[in-house]
Amino acid sequence: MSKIEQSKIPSALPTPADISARLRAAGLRPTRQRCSLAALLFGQGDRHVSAETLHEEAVRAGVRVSLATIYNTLHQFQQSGLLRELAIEGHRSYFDTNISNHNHFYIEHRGELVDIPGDHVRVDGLPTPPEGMRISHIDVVVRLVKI
Amino acid sequence: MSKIEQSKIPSALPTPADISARLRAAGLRPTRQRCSLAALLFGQGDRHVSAETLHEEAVRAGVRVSLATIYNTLHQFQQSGLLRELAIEGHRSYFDTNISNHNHFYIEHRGELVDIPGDHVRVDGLPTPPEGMRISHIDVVVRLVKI
DNA sequence: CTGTGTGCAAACTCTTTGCATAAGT
DNA sequence: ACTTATGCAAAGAGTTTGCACACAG
Repeated sequence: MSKIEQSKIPSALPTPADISARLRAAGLRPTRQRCSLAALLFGQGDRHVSAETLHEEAVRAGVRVSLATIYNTLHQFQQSGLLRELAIEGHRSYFDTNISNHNHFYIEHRGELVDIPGDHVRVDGLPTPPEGMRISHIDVVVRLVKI
Repeated sequence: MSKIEQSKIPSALPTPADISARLRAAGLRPTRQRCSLAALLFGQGDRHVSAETLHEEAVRAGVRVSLATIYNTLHQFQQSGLLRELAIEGHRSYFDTNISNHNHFYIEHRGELVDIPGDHVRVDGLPTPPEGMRISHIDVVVRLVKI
């Protein structure tokens, strides 16, 4: 992996300008906190975070941000389509930085969430939705247990 | 629908004895509260309940039971395989009395959950699970929005 | 400057827990 | 009798809110 290759990877670390532009495009003012959080979220490939884990990470990274702002930001990002909220039972909300169609393993005894690699999962045989509604998204969660 | 037919429907209202037996088979002592809740849950076909809705229903039905007991009972029933907990994002837990393989519509703007009729949904192309784990169950949630 | 965003702490919701009482076997 | 279940109220987690201050445009 030469320097040249590195610089050409499409999802290389976004620059502060990239992040500002992305927030602005989503209709959000690029404040210090939002930029820092966006850098954490979108600078390292696909991620699953809860408010708690993102807050810890921000604090560890030296970003001064309150938990309330983490919650606000996660919901704003979700409503702007930058994040997707995941359907996992339990007390805590998870958000996924990968907003394309993909699915998850949920490792029950660890409470851990893992992307299903590849794009091979297909769902067939769905009935037509009830009158006046359309499918916005299909969540497939494959629950795993220890053998 | 003659009386004879009625009495022959396999999933007709379970008798108190049926319910006791079912609880006993699940390793649970058939107490008054558990029997009442089981009657509500399993006496009316497939249902989706939260602790709150089941509690309201019990109170309306004249069953004296505390919310703490509702929670205990729902979890005991789930661990005994009488109920399945549903994977819906959000603050509140839902339980399903239909423990066979089936899937759900989730009507986002109403927060409402509906069984997908029939047994036609198929999920293909799943990768093999990671080492040391097996698939316990696959949840498919089809999210619907108003057109 | 003006309006939006942020931090803090308090409020709120859903859920769990501890312990005395009640009920099942 | 002995054991397990229940009710109550209080505690606990996660999340949201209200308002004064700070920051971006």
